[in-house]
Amino acid sequence: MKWEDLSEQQCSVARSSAVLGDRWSLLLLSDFFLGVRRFDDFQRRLGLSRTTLTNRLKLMEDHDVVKRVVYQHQPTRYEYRLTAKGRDLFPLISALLTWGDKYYFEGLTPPIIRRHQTCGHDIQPVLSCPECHEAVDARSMRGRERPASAGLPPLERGPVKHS
Amino acid sequence: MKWEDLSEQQCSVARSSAVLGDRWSLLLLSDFFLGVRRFDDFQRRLGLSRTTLTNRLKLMEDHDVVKRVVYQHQPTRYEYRLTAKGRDLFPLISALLTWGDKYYFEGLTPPIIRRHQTCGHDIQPVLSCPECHEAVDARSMRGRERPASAGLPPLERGPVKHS
DNA sequence: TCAGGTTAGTCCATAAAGTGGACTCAGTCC
DNA sequence: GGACTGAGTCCACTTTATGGACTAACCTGA
Repeated sequence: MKWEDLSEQQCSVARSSAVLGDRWSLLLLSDFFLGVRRFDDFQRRLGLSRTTLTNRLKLMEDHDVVKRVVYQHQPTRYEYRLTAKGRDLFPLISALLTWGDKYYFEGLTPPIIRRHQTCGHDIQPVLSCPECHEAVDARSMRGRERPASAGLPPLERGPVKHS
Repeated sequence: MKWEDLSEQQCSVARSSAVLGDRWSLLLLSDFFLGVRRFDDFQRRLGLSRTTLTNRLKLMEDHDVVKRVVYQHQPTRYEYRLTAKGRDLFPLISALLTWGDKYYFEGLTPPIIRRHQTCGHDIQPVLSCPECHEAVDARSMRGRERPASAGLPPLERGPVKHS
């Protein structure tokens, strides 16, 4: 299967992976949330090759996750900013941070401390149910295939039942 | 920078990326949460090469995200299961699903419907603050660098301030 | 007994992607 | 005019992934 074929699948994870599924995109995204905007800053901070950085940013731009905005004329220079779609990836990076902090800095102060501006507490956001407001984890959730309906092909990769 | 060097960084996102940063790991993980356990099932469902699948599973095993368990003797055969550490990646996959559903199935029924077993509602989990219980997004959170303390090297990649 | 099936892999030649370092372009500052 | 800045491009080279055939160890039915 080719790289870009992923974005043609009907699975949401597959389509997300088409943009984010490589060594650098998640780190890049994380740097965006930390306020980085410029080509050379990304390159210096992450230490990836300039070629790869160009390709990643282009891909993210194609998928409307980031946009280029002019920050200077003569010569015209662009910086990169997250779009609304890009900012909506925040829960992803948050999950990565929380997980990394738990398993790689167990008991220690994690490298980055996060504060909820609204209430002023230092926290790690948690996943919860919008209906009953309880915390959710893998075992309290169950996925099922969308009911078959005309026009929609069956899923290649639905849930699996065990006896 | 080399692949495995990522796991030596002190950034949680970098360390997580060392295990998850490629085209297949996220999809693989998602299949795990859907109940898939066997080598051939992963291979058939995802369509990745057997070699790559072997390498990915080995990497995840090395990082204690999955474990091999015997499910049959003579011949001894193993299947793969998530460890507790692996199950803790649920928020990550949930975030990916929610995001994909929002941007690639806008208004439509997403391919997989998720139910919160505890309360019985079909939902998409949301990220919230464990202190004030409000929903959080990128703009309501602010990261800061951990205070410098003896023995700890400064961060390579801390937050960036803008004027 | 023997052909065919099952399952989790390995092997290998080829193709695709990433790397590092030099180079470009347009303009500024001294 | 020479050095500097910042966002890239170019290219030879290395690292990874791919697809398809093949193996090992057993079971099943004829």
